[in-house]
Order: sequence, then structure tokens, then C-alpha cells
Amino acid sequence: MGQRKTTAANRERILQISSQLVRERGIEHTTLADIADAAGISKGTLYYYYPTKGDLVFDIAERHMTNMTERIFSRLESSRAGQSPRTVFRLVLDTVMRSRSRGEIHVYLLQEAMTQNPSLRKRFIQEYRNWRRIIEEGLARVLGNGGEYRVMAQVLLATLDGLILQRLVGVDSVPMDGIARFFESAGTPSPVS
Amino acid sequence: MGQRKTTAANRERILQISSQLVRERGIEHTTLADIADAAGISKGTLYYYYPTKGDLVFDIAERHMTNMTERIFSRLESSRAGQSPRTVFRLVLDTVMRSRSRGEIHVYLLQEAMTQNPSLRKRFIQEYRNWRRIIEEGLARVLGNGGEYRVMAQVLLATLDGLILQRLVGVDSVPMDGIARFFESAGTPSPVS
Amino acid sequence: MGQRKTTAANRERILQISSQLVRERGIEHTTLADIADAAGISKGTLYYYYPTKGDLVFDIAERHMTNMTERIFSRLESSRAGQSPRTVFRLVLDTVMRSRSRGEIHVYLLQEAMTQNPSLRKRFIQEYRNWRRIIEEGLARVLGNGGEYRVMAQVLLATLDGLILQRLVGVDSVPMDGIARFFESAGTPSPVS
Amino acid sequence: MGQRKTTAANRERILQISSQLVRERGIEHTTLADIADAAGISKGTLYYYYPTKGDLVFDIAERHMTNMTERIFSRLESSRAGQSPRTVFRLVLDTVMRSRSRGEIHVYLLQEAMTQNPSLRKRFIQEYRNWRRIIEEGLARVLGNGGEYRVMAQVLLATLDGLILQRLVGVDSVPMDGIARFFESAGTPSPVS
DNA sequence: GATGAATGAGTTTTCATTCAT
DNA sequence: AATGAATGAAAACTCATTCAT
Repeated sequence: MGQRKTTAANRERILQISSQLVRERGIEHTTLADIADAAGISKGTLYYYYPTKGDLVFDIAERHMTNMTERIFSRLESSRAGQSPRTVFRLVLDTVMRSRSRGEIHVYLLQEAMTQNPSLRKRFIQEYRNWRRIIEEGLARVLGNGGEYRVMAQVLLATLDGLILQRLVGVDSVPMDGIARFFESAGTPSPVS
Repeated sequence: MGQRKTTAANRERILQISSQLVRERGIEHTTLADIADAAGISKGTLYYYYPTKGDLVFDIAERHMTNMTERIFSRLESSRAGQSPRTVFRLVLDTVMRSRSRGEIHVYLLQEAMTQNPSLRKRFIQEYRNWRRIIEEGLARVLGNGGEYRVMAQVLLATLDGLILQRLVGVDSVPMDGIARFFESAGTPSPVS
Repeated sequence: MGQRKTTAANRERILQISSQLVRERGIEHTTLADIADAAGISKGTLYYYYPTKGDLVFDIAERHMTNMTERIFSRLESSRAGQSPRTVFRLVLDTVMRSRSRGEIHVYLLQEAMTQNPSLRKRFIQEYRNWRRIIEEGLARVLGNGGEYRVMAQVLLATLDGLILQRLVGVDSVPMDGIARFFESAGTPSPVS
Repeated sequence: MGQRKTTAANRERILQISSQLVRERGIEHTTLADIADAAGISKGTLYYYYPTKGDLVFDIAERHMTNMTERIFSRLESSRAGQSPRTVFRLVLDTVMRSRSRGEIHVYLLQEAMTQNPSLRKRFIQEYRNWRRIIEEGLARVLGNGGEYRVMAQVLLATLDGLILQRLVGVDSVPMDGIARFFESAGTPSPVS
């Protein structure tokens, strides 16, 4: 059982370090030798824990998604009916955009999912559905059940991905607050004149 | 053995074929050997036209951007003040989203820009600015000059990139029309009470 | 398939074999494939030991210099005050000129240093300084401390390089003994009148 | 006959320009494309004048040798019996060492001769014999016919080649004047005590 | 569990040379 | 005389993966 613990701890360590490297260089430019080096283990040992680069990437993705899901969920959870819509939107936007590294890895993993890794792809499809649901329900709870928030959740999610992508390339962006206000203006239908 | 044909025509041919391949496999998985094969020329000849893979990719990107710009511009140009906002948003959304292949190459090129190719990166930043301006001016023309469309243009562009990315991964999406309606609802600012 | 043997031994083997090949063909005409073949390993394995051709060449040079330095040093060491100057000069000349292969590699490495490899260049500059010092001190010890042997050491070193170069091209040369006598005649300064 | 002239002029131009490039980069790193570009002609045209890179190099070498020979000869010619030996040595040393570019090309060509080009090799052997004779005769004329200057000429030539080589690598050198004095001390036998 | 030596298939790049026009 | 498009053979380098110990 001592071994078990070690194994888990090692896996964790490898995951941590390789996530870091992928964030910095992208998946294609992170070699297994890099990872083994950074982790202070041999390539052979790396193969003991992960039989394939793809498997390792899958685990990195898994962890990334879990993180994101938890984060989004807990943020929306903590926001209640009383809050102003704009505050809620800012919350979601900030949660996702705050960490540059989170965005980097997200995009790299999406890329990998679309070109290489069918199982990763399936996983992402599933998780996006999940995210949309969480956001949709969160919006309903805060902004009131009357509205239809399906489209809004989708647009919000797409905007986030787009902004991340653009930020990684270096495209200059409008301040997050302006974007929050934009969603607010769409979310609260104009009082009919 | 001296096939003739103008350089321009051959370049064009190489560009066409390699764009195609990049669309199908991504940049990293399109080798120069693949391109030469598909074009029916030798690797040496490919070198004659493009001394580096990076140069070729840059040209592919250049052409892609020009295409996109023209397309967006001409679509917005043809829409006039009388049109309903929703129609205008659909127009822009459809212009960009219509072709799956266009989306694929766009994302691959962005990836390349962010990890590998600084000059490509600069080019993209410049072109995004351009796109935003075109869209902003188009919206102002159609929806009326009173509004501030900077944020909306940014969100629209980000949404488009996000939707492309998600579609490539296979994430299921709300119908385009719903999204157009969403932008419409935000675009017609509530009359100040 | 896991041949074992220590890294050091393999490195040694690769070094030996590649030195040999470089001697025969020069650096530019010795390919990594040649070396791998001759060593009975794959190109990939070669890469395992030397990640770059430059690194390998540097090591070859390093070893060559060490050899030369040791040789010159020990020869001069063994000559004592009693010996005739001419014998001492012959000693140095012979030490360097004896092996044709040593000369070949020396010249190839110098060429590499001057056109390609800045770190190799630095190394050579350093080692030449070293050689000059060794020779200078050796001459002082044998010929008497009164003289100034800086220039003589420089000329001796230059003559050696020139003779090596010329021999490799096939230029016909005066016998070494004549050259030793020449240095002797310059080395025993005319007694001040 | 107009053509003839043009042909000769073009050859000359190519020779001039390619010498320049070889000086700057060495032979291996000067491509025919480089030369054609610099000469403002096409690669095809280059082949019209020189059927092979080797032929071109041979001509470059030929011209270089002729230059050197003329230079050495005329310098020695102009020095007469009255001059001090040291002045004569400085003359020869300076003639060869003065131009860095001359030294560069000399070494590159020697290298080429020894590894690649047997006809170039023969040419160099012949020319070295020539240089030695010129120098030998010059020394005899100036320093007096009594001495045997065969060895001295050889050492002088070797020293020059060695100094050039070392200078190209960046090895620091004693001032030329010291070297001239060294040869003087050997050339004028010490008055027997 | 761990290692590191070994590999092979592939990737970009280089460049002297050819030849139809 | 001149061109430039085309080529092929080879070069260095990359890296995920295997496996005996």
C-alpha cells in the first residue's frame, strides 16, 4: 500500500509538471524527454505511468476540465438572486479569463482534440454540454426563471473561447467590464416602449 | 524538366493544394513531402517556390485573411440601413461560419501564430483590428450611428472564433438564427427611459 | 536493444571512430550517417550521445587538443638543460609532425573553428595560448633563462601549422632536421659584442 | 568579336564577385545561387561560364596565386642589396599578411585543395615551389650569395601560412616586427665568438 | 517500479546540376 | 547567350516508443 501512495503521488507530480510545460509550449512542442527531465525521472519511468503521450495528454485535459467545471460552478453557486446581472456576468468572465495559463492549456487541448485524439474529443463534447448546463441554470437562478438562457449560455461560452484564443495571439481586447455590460443589455430585455 | 507555366500560376497551385491539406490535417501534420506529392512536384521544386515551411504557411494565412476580409466587407457593404438588425447579424455569422474548411484553417493558423511564428502573429493582430473596424463601421451604418458598436463588434468576433473552435471539436450548437436574435436584442439598446 | 556498456565507453567509441573518419574526409564530408554506420549504431543512438554534430566535433577537438598538449608538454619536460638546442627543436617538431593523421584533424578543426563554431574558436584561442606558454617555458628551461623566447615560440608554432597545412596539400618540404637547425641558429642569440 | 569581349568581361565579373563571397564565407558555404545572385545573373548563366563549381573555384585559386606571386616578386624585386635584412623580412611578411581577405581565401583554397580538388592540389604544389624559389632568390640577392636560403625560405613560407591560419581563428599574435627580427637573427649567422 | 540505452521512421532543409526554351 | 523552373540525392535533426536489466 505504500507503493500505491507513491504511484499516485508520482502520477500527480507528472501531471502537474507536464501541464505546466504544455501551457508554456503547447502539446506538439512538449516532448516526453522534456517532461521526464522536468519531473526528474527517466523516460522509461514516464512510460511506466503513462503508456502513451496521448494518455498523458488525456489526463491533463481531464484535470483541466474538472478544474474549470468546479470553478465555474462554485462561482455561480455563490451568486444569488439579489445580485445585479452585470456582476454575475463579470464573475463568469473573470473566472475563466483570469488565469492566462488556464486559457493557454484550454486552447492547446482543444486543438489536440480536433486533430488527434478522438477520445479527448468526446470528452470535450461532453464537458461543454456540462458547462453550458451549469451556466444556463446559474443564469436562470440569478436572473429569474422567466428568461430563456440557452442561447445566452452558448454565446457566453463561445465568447470566452474566442477571447482566450485572441488573447493568446495578442489581439487587443475591450475591457472585460464592457463585455459584461453587453451581456447584461442582451439579458435584460429592453422594457417595451 | 522545364514544365514552364508561370511562377505565379505554380505558386497559386501550391498554395491551393497546401491550403487544402492544412485544412484536412492541420499544419504540424502536413509535411512538405505531402504537399510536394499532392502537387505532383519534387520537394526540391517546392523549395524553389517556398524556401521555408514557415514562408508557405505565412502565404496560406495571408490568403486566408484576405479572403475573410473581402467576404465580411462585401457582405456588410451590401446591407443597407433599411435592413432588420437580425438579418445583418445572420449575414455576418453565416459569412464566417458557412464553410467548415475556412474555420479549420483559421484555427490552425491561429495556433501556429501563437506558438511558432511571430511574424504571423503580428499579421493576425493587424488583421483582427481590421476586421473589428469593418464590423464596427458596418453595424453603425446599418443600425444607426447613435450606438457604440465597439464592444459588440468585439463580442461578435470572439463569438465567431469560439463557435468555430467548438464546431471543429464537435460541440453541439444552438442554431445560428438564435444567436443572431441574441445579438439583435443586445444591439438595439433599450430606449432611455 | 539494450546493449549495455557504459555511456562513457560508448562515447569513447564514437569519439574514436568519428575522429578517424574526420581525419580521412574532413568534417564537412563526414556525415552523421557515416559515423553511425561505422560505429554500428543507428543515427538515433548517435543523437543520444551527441545531440548535435557541432557537439561531437567539439569533443573531437577537445580530445585532440588535450592529446597535443600532453604530448608537447611531456616531450619538453623530458628534455633538460644539458641537451643541445637542435635536439630540443627536433623533439618539438617531430612531436607535432610525426603523425599525419594528427595534422589532418588539426587543420580540419581549425577550419571548422574559423567558419562555423564560435565556441570551438574560443577553445582554440585558449589552447594556442597554452601551447605557446608551454613551449616558451620549455625553451627557457633548456636554452637558458637569459633569452626572450616569446617570439620564437610563436614562430615555431606558426611554422608547425604551416608545415602541416603544406604537407596535407602535398607541398614538398625540406627535411625536419634542417628546420631544427634553422631555429637553433636563431635561438642562440649572437653574443653581444 | 563583340561577344568575345562580353564573355571575357562576364567571366571576370563572376570571378571577382565569387572571390569576394568565398573570402567572406568559405567555399563550402558559398552556394552557386549566392554567386549568381550577387553577380545579377541566373544560375543557368553561371553554368554557361563555369560548367562546375570546381572549375570556378579553380579559377578563383588561379587568380589568387597569380596575385600573390606578382606581389611577392615585385616586392622582393624592389629591395636591393643595400637594405637591412630586417626590412626585407618585414616586406615579405607584410606583403602576405597585410590583407586579411587575401589570407582568408588562401586558407579556404588550401583546404579545398586537400580534400576535394586534385587538380587544384597539383596547382598549389607547383605554385608553392615557385614561391619558395622566388623568396630564396630574393633573399640571396639581398642578404648575399654566401648563405643557404632554402630552409629559410621554407620556414618563412610555413610561418606565413601558420600565422594566417592562426589569425583567422583569432589566436593573438606577436607583432610582425618581432617576427622579422627573429628571421634576421637566424639569417645573419652570429659572428663566431 | 525504475532506468537509460537504443532505435527507426520521418521531417525540414540544402544545393549542385540539368535542360527546354 | 541566357534563363529559371525542376530535380534528386543527401544532410542534419526529431522524438515517441521499446526493452533488457
